[in-house]
Amino acid sequence: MTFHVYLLRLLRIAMKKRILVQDLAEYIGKEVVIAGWVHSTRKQGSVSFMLVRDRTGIAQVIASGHDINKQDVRNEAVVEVTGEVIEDTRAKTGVEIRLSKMTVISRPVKKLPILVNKKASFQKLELETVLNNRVLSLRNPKRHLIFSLQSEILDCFGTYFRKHGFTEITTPKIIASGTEGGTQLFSVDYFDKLAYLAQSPQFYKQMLVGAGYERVFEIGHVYRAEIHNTSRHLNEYVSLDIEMGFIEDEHDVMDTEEDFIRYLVGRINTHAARILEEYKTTLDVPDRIPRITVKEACAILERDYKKKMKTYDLDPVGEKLICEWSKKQNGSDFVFLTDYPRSKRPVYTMPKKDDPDLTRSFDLLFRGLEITTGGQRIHEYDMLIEAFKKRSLDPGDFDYYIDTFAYGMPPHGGLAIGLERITCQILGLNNVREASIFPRDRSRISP
RNA sequence: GGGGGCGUAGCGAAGUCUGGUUAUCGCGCCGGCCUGUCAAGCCGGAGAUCGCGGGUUCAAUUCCCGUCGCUCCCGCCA
Repeated sequence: MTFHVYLLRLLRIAMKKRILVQDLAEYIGKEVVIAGWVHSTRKQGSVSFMLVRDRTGIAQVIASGHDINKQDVRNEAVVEVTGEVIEDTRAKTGVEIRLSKMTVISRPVKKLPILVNKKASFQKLELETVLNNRVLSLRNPKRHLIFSLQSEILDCFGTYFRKHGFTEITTPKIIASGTEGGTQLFSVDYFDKLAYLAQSPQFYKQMLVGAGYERVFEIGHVYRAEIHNTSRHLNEYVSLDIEMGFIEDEHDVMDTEEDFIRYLVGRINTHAARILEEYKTTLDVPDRIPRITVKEACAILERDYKKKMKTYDLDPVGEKLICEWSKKQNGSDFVFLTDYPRSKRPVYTMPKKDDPDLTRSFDLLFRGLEITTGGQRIHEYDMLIEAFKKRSLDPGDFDYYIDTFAYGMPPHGGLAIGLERITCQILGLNNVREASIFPRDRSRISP
């Protein structure tokens, strides 16, 4: 070790370790180092105030004279502040730091295009501006929380299903053919072949149930090449998928989702109560989420809302109304719609024995928006081949999938939850794009 | 695939219908004052080829045509 390196090491040991803003109260009377972004500065004659924001909170730094001003500190500069922690009721958190030394680590070299600090909440921002300035817009503490909540949801999903015997899988997103006919696929140049981006992990998760894992889950991106431009659609989104074997029927799958939702709601209320508070919302779930058939739902719409549906399916307005009804009737923000007609569901959906025009399928609506589709799947080889033929699909094109059912397959079913949609609905956001960290829509592929 | 709305300063808007001074307001930005601010306050200042192209007119941000961009709704879906 050279003398030079040795000195540097000594210096580092002598340097105080950075502490987090949330822990400041534990250091009253002591000198500490904090680091973060300059949230705002306020000059008050010969006293200056500066708010410094790190990932855990915002701290007020007070300096006498022009200490803050003479360093030319701009909002959103990255600074390291050394000073004594003092108790003072005049500070919002009850503690503040009396500055003794400040280093500007990184200085903004451009004017800020948008506001980050508290003032931003009093200023309207177009969604386009929010997304064009994603890094800055996410620095805003309130907007920041959207993805803290999303992280919590992701953790809940993984934790819950792992705990219940599900194996986490990852399946390919570059595929040779689609699964659900209806939706459009993005094509990909794959060397000398044409390939597609997966619109769902559906076939793979069923295949892995058949591979003996019985219960699998996946958190993965899916791609929909539909030219839809609405506040609830994305062309790339994160699908929370599960598939489980040895079920009685689709109600086992709904039971599972219901139990997961209860777990999720409980966890969010304990771990993320602050986020709900910030968004002025609450979240609860009844012991039992009501289950009504699509047919019943249509009858309710006609009877109570004078709304006639053309087919046994709900349009977006119908979904909002039936949620309104469910809230009034059962006090539930959630409602399962079941027994969708076969024509409305993918080819692999299990038909009902007593009424083959209907399926063992369901949607879960949450506060007026569909957040889940699920159901029991066909597990009998001959029935599946028949189903493909009925849709004018050549079973031969799907050998790799259909063969799964040729060698012993248990009754099974599953579901998918749209991550951005559930995030959006929990927080009451206006547009699902706000719940996507870097959304991909009809026209946006950057940032 | 179909339908509606909007483009004015870094951000958010007014003005456009009914053409006519130097295009208005709030926030931000820059400078000054202020010893407890916290959406600070007060005073001063800079900043806009009114999305772009063409047409009508003595005169266009305003009217007409085209074009580009954004946004919302329906269909389809999570």
